[in-house]
Amino acid sequence: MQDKGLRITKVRRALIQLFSEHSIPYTANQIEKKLFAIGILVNKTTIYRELQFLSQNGYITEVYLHSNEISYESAELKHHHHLVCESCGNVDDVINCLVSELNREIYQKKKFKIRTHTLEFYGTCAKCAHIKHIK
Amino acid sequence: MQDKGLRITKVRRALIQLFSEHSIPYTANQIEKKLFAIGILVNKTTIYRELQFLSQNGYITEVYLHSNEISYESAELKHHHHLVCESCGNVDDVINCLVSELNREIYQKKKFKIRTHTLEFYGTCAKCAHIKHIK
DNA sequence: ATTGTATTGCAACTGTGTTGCGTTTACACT
DNA sequence: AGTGTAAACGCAACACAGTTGCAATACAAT
Repeated sequence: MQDKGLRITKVRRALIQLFSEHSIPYTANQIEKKLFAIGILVNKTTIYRELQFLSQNGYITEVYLHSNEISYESAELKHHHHLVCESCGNVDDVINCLVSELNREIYQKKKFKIRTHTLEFYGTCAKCAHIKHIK
Repeated sequence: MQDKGLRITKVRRALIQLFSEHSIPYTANQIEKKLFAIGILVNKTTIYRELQFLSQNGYITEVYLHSNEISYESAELKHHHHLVCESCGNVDDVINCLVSELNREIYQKKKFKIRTHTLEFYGTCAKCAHIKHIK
Protein backbone atom coordinates (compact mmCIF):
# COMPACT_ATOMS: atom_id res chain seq x y z
CA MET A 1 0.00 0.00 0.00
CA GLN A 2 2.83 2.42 0.74
CA ASP A 3 4.13 1.56 -2.74
CA LYS A 4 2.14 4.47 -4.14
CA GLY A 5 3.42 6.95 -1.58
CA LEU A 6 0.31 6.51 0.51
CA ARG A 7 0.39 6.92 4.24
CA ILE A 8 -1.18 4.75 6.87
CA THR A 9 -3.11 6.94 9.25
CA LYS A 10 -5.26 5.85 12.17
CA VAL A 11 -8.46 6.49 10.24
CA ARG A 12 -7.26 4.60 7.16
CA ARG A 13 -6.09 1.68 9.28
CA ALA A 14 -9.36 1.59 11.20
CA LEU A 15 -11.43 1.65 7.98
CA ILE A 16 -9.44 -1.11 6.31
CA GLN A 17 -9.79 -3.23 9.42
CA LEU A 18 -13.53 -2.50 9.62
CA PHE A 19 -14.15 -3.51 6.01
CA SER A 20 -11.98 -6.61 6.26
CA GLU A 21 -13.72 -7.81 9.40
CA HIS A 22 -17.29 -7.19 8.27
CA SER A 23 -18.82 -8.08 4.91
CA ILE A 24 -21.75 -5.68 5.49
CA PRO A 25 -22.05 -2.43 3.52
CA TYR A 26 -21.67 0.76 5.58
CA THR A 27 -22.63 4.38 4.94
CA ALA A 28 -20.41 7.33 5.86
CA ASN A 29 -22.59 8.05 8.88
CA GLN A 30 -22.51 4.48 10.12
CA ILE A 31 -18.73 4.56 9.83
CA GLU A 32 -18.52 7.82 11.78
CA LYS A 33 -20.45 6.19 14.63
CA LYS A 34 -18.41 2.98 14.47
CA LEU A 35 -15.16 4.96 14.71
CA PHE A 36 -16.49 7.14 17.52
CA ALA A 37 -17.43 4.00 19.44
CA ILE A 38 -13.82 2.84 19.41
CA GLY A 39 -12.52 6.25 20.45
CA ILE A 40 -11.67 7.70 17.04
CA LEU A 41 -13.23 11.14 16.55
CA VAL A 42 -12.93 12.21 12.89
CA ASN A 43 -14.36 15.02 10.83
CA LYS A 44 -17.00 13.87 8.36
CA THR A 45 -15.04 15.44 5.50
CA THR A 46 -12.17 13.11 6.28
CA ILE A 47 -14.47 10.11 6.21
CA TYR A 48 -15.93 11.07 2.84
CA ARG A 49 -12.48 11.70 1.41
CA GLU A 50 -11.16 8.45 2.83
CA LEU A 51 -14.09 6.50 1.35
CA GLN A 52 -13.49 8.14 -2.03
CA PHE A 53 -9.82 7.29 -1.74
CA LEU A 54 -10.36 3.66 -0.82
CA SER A 55 -12.97 3.33 -3.56
CA GLN A 56 -10.78 4.85 -6.26
CA ASN A 57 -7.88 2.63 -5.26
CA GLY A 58 -9.93 -0.55 -5.41
CA TYR A 59 -10.12 -1.39 -1.72
CA ILE A 60 -13.88 -0.90 -1.40
CA THR A 61 -16.81 -0.65 -3.81
CA GLU A 62 -19.93 1.50 -3.86
CA VAL A 63 -23.34 -0.06 -3.23
CA TYR A 64 -26.63 1.76 -3.74
CA LEU A 65 -29.08 0.34 -1.25
CA HIS A 66 -31.12 3.41 -0.36
CA SER A 67 -32.16 6.31 -2.51
CA ASN A 68 -29.99 9.06 -1.09
CA GLU A 69 -27.01 7.44 0.59
CA ILE A 70 -24.03 5.57 -0.74
CA SER A 71 -22.92 2.43 1.10
CA TYR A 72 -19.49 0.88 0.82
CA GLU A 73 -18.27 -2.68 1.28
CA SER A 74 -14.98 -4.52 0.94
CA ALA A 75 -13.91 -4.99 -2.67
CA GLU A 76 -12.49 -8.41 -1.85
CA LEU A 77 -15.86 -10.00 -1.33
CA LYS A 78 -17.06 -12.52 -3.90
CA HIS A 79 -19.54 -11.08 -6.37
CA HIS A 80 -22.86 -11.11 -4.57
CA HIS A 81 -26.11 -9.22 -3.97
CA HIS A 82 -28.14 -8.05 -1.03
CA LEU A 83 -31.32 -8.85 0.83
CA VAL A 84 -32.53 -5.54 2.27
CA CYS A 85 -35.26 -5.82 4.91
CA GLU A 86 -37.76 -3.00 4.46
CA SER A 87 -38.84 -3.33 8.06
CA CYS A 88 -35.62 -3.26 10.13
CA GLY A 89 -33.12 -2.18 7.46
CA ASN A 90 -30.88 -5.17 8.04
CA VAL A 91 -28.74 -6.25 5.09
CA ASP A 92 -27.81 -9.85 4.29
CA ASP A 93 -25.95 -11.36 1.33
CA VAL A 94 -26.81 -13.79 -1.48
CA ILE A 95 -23.95 -15.32 -3.40
CA ASN A 96 -25.88 -16.90 -6.29
CA CYS A 97 -25.88 -14.93 -9.50
CA LEU A 98 -27.65 -16.14 -12.60
CA VAL A 99 -27.35 -12.77 -14.23
CA SER A 100 -23.89 -13.22 -15.68
CA GLU A 101 -25.43 -15.34 -18.41
CA LEU A 102 -27.30 -12.28 -19.63
CA ASN A 103 -24.18 -10.36 -20.66
CA ARG A 104 -23.74 -11.99 -24.05
CA GLU A 105 -27.45 -11.94 -24.81
CA ILE A 106 -27.76 -8.23 -24.03
CA TYR A 107 -24.73 -7.35 -26.08
CA GLN A 108 -26.08 -9.26 -29.06
CA LYS A 109 -29.50 -7.64 -28.85
CA LYS A 110 -28.60 -4.10 -27.81
CA LYS A 111 -24.87 -3.71 -28.46
CA PHE A 112 -24.68 -2.50 -24.88
CA LYS A 113 -21.43 -3.50 -23.15
CA ILE A 114 -22.12 -4.29 -19.51
CA ARG A 115 -19.33 -3.25 -17.14
CA THR A 116 -21.19 -4.13 -13.96
CA HIS A 117 -24.69 -4.56 -12.62
CA THR A 118 -26.57 -4.28 -9.38
CA LEU A 119 -29.17 -6.72 -8.15
CA GLU A 120 -30.85 -5.93 -4.87
CA PHE A 121 -33.78 -7.67 -3.23
CA TYR A 122 -36.22 -5.80 -0.99
CA GLY A 123 -38.64 -7.52 1.34
CA THR A 124 -39.04 -8.83 4.87
CA CYS A 125 -36.40 -10.76 6.76
CA ALA A 126 -37.18 -13.84 8.86
CA LYS A 127 -36.85 -11.94 12.13
CA CYS A 128 -39.31 -9.21 11.15
CA ALA A 129 -41.80 -11.69 9.70
CA HIS A 130 -41.70 -13.44 13.06
CA ILE A 131 -42.16 -10.19 15.02
CA LYS A 132 -45.15 -9.26 12.90
CA HIS A 133 -46.65 -12.69 13.58
CA ILE A 134 -46.31 -12.31 17.35
CA LYS A 135 -47.95 -8.88 17.46
CA MET B 1 -59.20 8.88 -10.32
CA GLN B 2 -61.65 11.45 -8.98
CA ASP B 3 -63.26 8.59 -7.07
CA LYS B 4 -60.96 9.29 -4.14
CA GLY B 5 -61.76 12.98 -4.08
CA LEU B 6 -58.65 13.79 -6.04
CA ARG B 7 -58.48 16.73 -8.37
CA ILE B 8 -57.10 16.91 -11.86
CA THR B 9 -54.79 19.89 -12.03
CA LYS B 10 -52.67 20.95 -14.96
CA VAL B 11 -49.50 19.58 -13.36
CA ARG B 12 -51.08 16.26 -12.55
CA ARG B 13 -52.53 15.91 -16.01
CA ALA B 14 -49.21 16.81 -17.61
CA LEU B 15 -47.31 14.29 -15.47
CA ILE B 16 -49.72 11.46 -16.15
CA GLN B 17 -49.50 12.19 -19.85
CA LEU B 18 -45.68 12.38 -19.71
CA PHE B 19 -45.38 9.02 -17.98
CA SER B 20 -47.93 7.35 -20.25
CA GLU B 21 -46.20 8.58 -23.40
CA HIS B 22 -42.62 7.75 -22.39
CA SER B 23 -41.36 4.55 -20.81
CA ILE B 24 -38.13 6.24 -19.66
CA PRO B 25 -37.50 6.99 -15.97
CA TYR B 26 -37.38 10.70 -15.07
CA THR B 27 -35.98 12.59 -12.09
CA ALA B 28 -37.76 15.54 -10.46
CA ASN B 29 -35.36 17.93 -12.18
CA GLN B 30 -35.84 16.40 -15.60
CA ILE B 31 -39.58 16.70 -15.11
CA GLU B 32 -39.28 20.35 -14.11
CA LYS B 33 -37.45 21.06 -17.39
CA LYS B 34 -39.90 19.00 -19.45
CA LEU B 35 -42.85 20.91 -17.99
CA PHE B 36 -41.11 24.26 -18.45
CA ALA B 37 -40.49 23.36 -22.10
CA ILE B 38 -44.23 23.02 -22.70
CA GLY B 39 -45.01 26.25 -20.91
CA ILE B 40 -45.83 24.91 -17.44
CA LEU B 41 -43.84 26.69 -14.72
CA VAL B 42 -44.17 24.83 -11.41
CA ASN B 43 -42.46 25.09 -8.05
CA LYS B 44 -40.13 22.17 -7.33
CA THR B 45 -41.99 21.46 -4.08
CA THR B 46 -45.11 20.79 -6.11
CA ILE B 47 -43.24 18.39 -8.36
CA TYR B 48 -41.83 16.44 -5.42
CA ARG B 49 -45.25 16.29 -3.77
CA GLU B 50 -46.90 15.25 -7.00
CA LEU B 51 -44.33 12.49 -7.56
CA GLN B 52 -44.87 11.27 -3.99
CA PHE B 53 -48.59 11.34 -4.59
CA LEU B 54 -48.49 9.45 -7.90
CA SER B 55 -46.08 6.94 -6.39
CA GLN B 56 -48.18 6.31 -3.28
CA ASN B 57 -51.29 5.87 -5.38
CA GLY B 58 -49.69 3.35 -7.69
CA TYR B 59 -49.45 5.41 -10.87
CA ILE B 60 -45.64 5.51 -10.97
CA THR B 61 -42.80 3.59 -9.30
CA GLU B 62 -39.45 4.62 -7.91
CA VAL B 63 -36.24 3.59 -9.67
CA TYR B 64 -32.76 4.06 -8.20
CA LEU B 65 -30.42 4.63 -11.10
CA HIS B 66 -27.99 7.13 -9.60
CA SER B 67 -26.68 7.41 -6.09
CA ASN B 68 -28.39 10.58 -4.97
CA GLU B 69 -31.48 11.04 -7.09
CA ILE B 70 -34.74 9.15 -7.36
CA SER B 71 -36.12 8.47 -10.83
CA TYR B 72 -39.74 7.62 -11.54
CA GLU B 73 -41.39 5.70 -14.35
CA SER B 74 -44.90 4.60 -15.25
CA ALA B 75 -46.21 1.81 -13.04
CA GLU B 76 -48.04 0.24 -15.97
CA LEU B 77 -44.85 -0.88 -17.70
CA LYS B 78 -44.09 -4.58 -17.86
CA HIS B 79 -41.56 -5.70 -15.27
CA HIS B 80 -38.19 -4.80 -16.73
CA HIS B 81 -34.71 -3.47 -15.98
CA HIS B 82 -32.40 -0.77 -17.23
CA LEU B 83 -29.24 -0.36 -19.27
CA VAL B 84 -27.57 2.78 -17.94
CA CYS B 85 -24.76 4.16 -20.11
CA GLU B 86 -21.95 5.44 -17.90
CA SER B 87 -20.75 7.71 -20.67
CA CYS B 88 -23.83 9.64 -21.86
CA GLY B 89 -26.31 8.75 -19.11
CA ASN B 90 -28.86 7.39 -21.54
CA VAL B 91 -31.27 4.78 -20.16
CA ASP B 92 -32.67 1.88 -22.17
CA ASP B 93 -34.85 -1.06 -21.14
CA VAL B 94 -34.46 -4.84 -20.99
CA ILE B 95 -37.56 -6.93 -20.63
CA ASN B 96 -36.03 -10.32 -19.88
CA CYS B 97 -35.95 -11.31 -16.26
CA LEU B 98 -34.48 -14.57 -15.13
CA VAL B 99 -34.43 -13.43 -11.56
CA SER B 100 -37.99 -14.34 -10.67
CA GLU B 101 -36.89 -17.96 -10.38
CA LEU B 102 -34.72 -16.99 -7.43
CA ASN B 103 -37.64 -16.04 -5.17
CA ARG B 104 -38.47 -19.53 -3.98
CA GLU B 105 -34.83 -20.52 -3.61
CA ILE B 106 -34.01 -17.47 -1.51
CA TYR B 107 -37.01 -17.97 0.72
CA GLN B 108 -36.08 -21.59 1.32
CA LYS B 109 -32.48 -20.77 2.17
CA LYS B 110 -32.85 -17.51 4.04
CA LYS B 111 -36.54 -17.23 4.97
CA PHE B 112 -36.40 -13.80 3.38
CA LYS B 113 -39.65 -12.84 1.65
CA ILE B 114 -38.88 -10.83 -1.48
CA ARG B 115 -41.39 -8.10 -2.22
CA THR B 116 -39.48 -6.63 -5.14
CA HIS B 117 -36.01 -6.36 -6.56
CA THR B 118 -33.91 -4.05 -8.69
CA LEU B 119 -31.57 -5.14 -11.44
CA GLU B 120 -29.63 -2.41 -13.24
CA PHE B 121 -26.85 -2.78 -15.75
CA TYR B 122 -24.10 -0.17 -16.07
CA GLY B 123 -21.79 0.05 -19.04
CA THR B 124 -21.38 1.65 -22.46
CA CYS B 125 -24.14 2.02 -25.03
CA ALA B 126 -23.62 1.34 -28.73
CA LYS B 127 -23.56 5.03 -29.59
CA CYS B 128 -20.83 5.87 -27.07
CA ALA B 129 -18.74 2.84 -27.99
CA HIS B 130 -18.86 4.13 -31.55
CA ILE B 131 -17.94 7.69 -30.55
CA LYS B 132 -14.98 6.44 -28.54
CA HIS B 133 -13.83 4.42 -31.53
CA ILE B 134 -13.90 7.46 -33.85
CA LYS B 135 -11.92 9.67 -31.46
C1' DA C 1 -71.86 32.17 -7.09
C1' DT C 2 -70.46 30.00 -2.70
C1' DT C 3 -67.94 26.89 -0.08
C1' DG C 4 -64.93 23.03 1.68
C1' DT C 5 -60.76 21.04 0.88
C1' DA C 6 -57.10 19.58 -2.16
C1' DT C 7 -53.32 21.70 -4.12
C1' DT C 8 -49.89 25.33 -4.64
C1' DG C 9 -46.00 28.66 -3.77
C1' DC C 10 -42.81 30.48 -0.79
C1' DA C 11 -39.36 30.43 2.58
C1' DA C 12 -36.91 28.08 5.63
C1' DC C 13 -35.04 23.84 6.74
C1' DT C 14 -32.71 18.84 6.76
C1' DG C 15 -29.29 15.75 5.36
C1' DT C 16 -25.73 13.89 2.32
C1' DG C 17 -21.90 15.00 0.14
C1' DT C 18 -18.21 18.53 -1.77
C1' DT C 19 -14.65 22.29 -2.04
C1' DG C 20 -11.09 25.75 -0.67
C1' DC C 21 -7.69 26.69 2.30
C1' DG C 22 -4.66 26.96 5.98
C1' DT C 23 -2.70 23.72 9.46
C1' DT C 24 -1.03 19.35 11.01
C1' DT C 25 1.10 14.89 10.52
C1' DA C 26 3.31 10.75 8.50
C1' DC C 27 7.20 9.25 6.44
C1' DA C 28 11.50 9.40 3.74
C1' DC C 29 15.92 11.22 3.75
C1' DT C 30 19.64 12.99 5.63
C1' DA D 1 16.99 12.34 16.16
C1' DG D 2 16.16 16.44 13.08
C1' DT D 3 14.06 18.22 8.98
C1' DG D 4 11.60 18.92 4.43
C1' DT D 5 7.66 17.80 1.81
C1' DA D 6 3.53 16.16 0.31
C1' DA D 7 -0.35 13.64 2.09
C1' DA D 8 -3.93 13.99 5.19
C1' DC D 9 -6.66 16.76 8.29
C1' DG D 10 -10.19 20.13 10.36
C1' DC D 11 -12.96 23.88 9.67
C1' DA D 12 -16.14 26.74 7.40
C1' DA D 13 -18.73 27.50 3.71
C1' DC D 14 -21.02 25.62 0.02
C1' DA D 15 -23.98 22.62 -3.42
C1' DC D 16 -27.89 20.09 -4.22
C1' DA D 17 -31.88 16.73 -3.52
C1' DG D 18 -35.64 16.51 -0.96
C1' DT D 19 -38.97 18.01 3.08
C1' DT D 20 -42.06 20.86 6.11
C1' DG D 21 -45.16 24.63 7.86
C1' DC D 22 -48.19 27.88 6.62
C1' DA D 23 -50.81 31.11 4.17
C1' DA D 24 -52.83 31.76 -0.45
C1' DT D 25 -55.11 29.76 -4.37
C1' DA D 26 -57.79 26.73 -7.37
C1' DC D 27 -60.76 22.81 -8.23
C1' DA D 28 -65.22 20.77 -8.27
C1' DA D 29 -69.49 19.85 -5.97
C1' DT D 30 -73.47 22.07 -4.05
